[in-house]
Amino acid sequence: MAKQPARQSDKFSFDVSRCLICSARNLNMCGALEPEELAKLSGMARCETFGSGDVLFHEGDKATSVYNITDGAVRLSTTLKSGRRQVIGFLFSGDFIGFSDRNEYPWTGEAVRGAKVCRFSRGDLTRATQELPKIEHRLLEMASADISAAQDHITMLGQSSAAEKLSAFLVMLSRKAATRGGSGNPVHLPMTREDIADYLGMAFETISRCFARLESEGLITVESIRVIRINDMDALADFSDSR
Amino acid sequence: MAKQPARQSDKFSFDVSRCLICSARNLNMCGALEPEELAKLSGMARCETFGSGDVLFHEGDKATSVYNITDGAVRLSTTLKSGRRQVIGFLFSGDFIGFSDRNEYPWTGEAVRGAKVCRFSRGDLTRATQELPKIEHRLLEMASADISAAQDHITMLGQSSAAEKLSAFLVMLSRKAATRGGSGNPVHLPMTREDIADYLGMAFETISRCFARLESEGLITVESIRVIRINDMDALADFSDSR
DNA sequence: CGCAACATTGAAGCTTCTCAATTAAGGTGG
DNA sequence: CCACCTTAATTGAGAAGCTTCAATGTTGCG
Repeated sequence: MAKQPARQSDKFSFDVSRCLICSARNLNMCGALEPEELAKLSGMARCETFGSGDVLFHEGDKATSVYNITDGAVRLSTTLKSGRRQVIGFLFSGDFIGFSDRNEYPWTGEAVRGAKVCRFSRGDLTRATQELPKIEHRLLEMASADISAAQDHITMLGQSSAAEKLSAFLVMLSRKAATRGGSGNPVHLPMTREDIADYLGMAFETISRCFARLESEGLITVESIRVIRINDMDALADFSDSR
Repeated sequence: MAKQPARQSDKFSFDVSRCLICSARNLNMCGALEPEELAKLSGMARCETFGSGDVLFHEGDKATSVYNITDGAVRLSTTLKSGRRQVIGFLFSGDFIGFSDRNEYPWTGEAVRGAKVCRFSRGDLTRATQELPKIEHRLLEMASADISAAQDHITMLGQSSAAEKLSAFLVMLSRKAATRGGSGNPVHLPMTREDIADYLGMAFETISRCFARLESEGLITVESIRVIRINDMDALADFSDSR
């Protein structure tokens, strides 16, 4: 699924060229640093592998680590008292997890269908930023990109119909895949219909119906349950009406 | 409406004690700085006053400034191609506007019923952060708080019924008002029903009906069109089910 | 190969929206 | 200060879209 094989072992070596890349905007936390500075960061990372559905951390756990995804996909979600679940985001190779003003994780992180990550101690990262202010600058850029993404999510949830939301979701996944290399079409969906539904704030049955409707209108082709071909990217983006 | 009178003139003087406070979590960008550093920042600010409905900046304008609200309220919103509007947030005294990874403003900023702001040139702020890394650290904390707030907004939009959303909105406004001083009850609403509707992703008629319903259930009292008394804060927060 | 989880499809019901009419509030000019 | 006019808010009725519940089909893992 991921284009780039994970070159590092799951023990201690670390490929600094992939360290803390924020794929949303292709911001690389290490891009501004000198080689010896990179070495310092790489020594802090611990690489880990998770199987399908494995939990990286639970909502409410003490937030001791930040993560950089190197392969696979991770789902962030919160669960309300009533049991309803909101999926906050799906993170892929290159994405960063860790922005929060709270000392506990505000969401649960789970591997969607397996994932590899690099884990950094929050304390280590804090100490490193004191020596290397450039890191903080990068983090601020990445956080700003996160804010933009969250606000796009808000607009979609607030103003779009079910079919528009699903269209916007497919366009977003396609674009994100393209930034990781490749064409981004067809779109590969590692997550279930229920995951998508909880991301878009609707029932999973409605997801099915919207896939069928978009297909009947010729905008997409459901090549298999997890592979969606976008027949006309501009038309689909236009239909989604997401600015 | 604002508890603190704006002490600075609308020309050039600047009260550093109110500089760039992020009221969402009471993070003060200047808190970590020395007096002479504060002086540098204060010299960068230009204070401005806006009347009801006045536009601070338009979506798509070149983002040359960042703002700190010192009085009144500002509404941030985006408009889709179809004309639908999403209100991203309401900002009050102490709140900060400016996080974006784009060179253009991603939203329109308008004074709700009049507002006073301190404006900083983005370039000036960038230069200042190069000399004072502490500022960047504060900005990162503020951005993290922004991300948390956006994710709460997402969860509310995705998982809550109309009445739950309105309850959560009232609880949030009450808490924000309390951080600015005062009891936060009754809640004062500077914005229209349509503004609230576009923030919560529903029709403004539904806002009216939900106010009526919450009142009939005894949770609130609509003292006047813009003043809502929360009769039982815990019950309302519980009803809103927002974690 | 078989079972359990996931996905699709149908039908009925409910929440919310839309359209429309009425009432209330706010601002302006006399 | 009041009358008027415009904008905002409320309320009602009908329609639309989405959800829920249920049955069936599909996928994939052990």
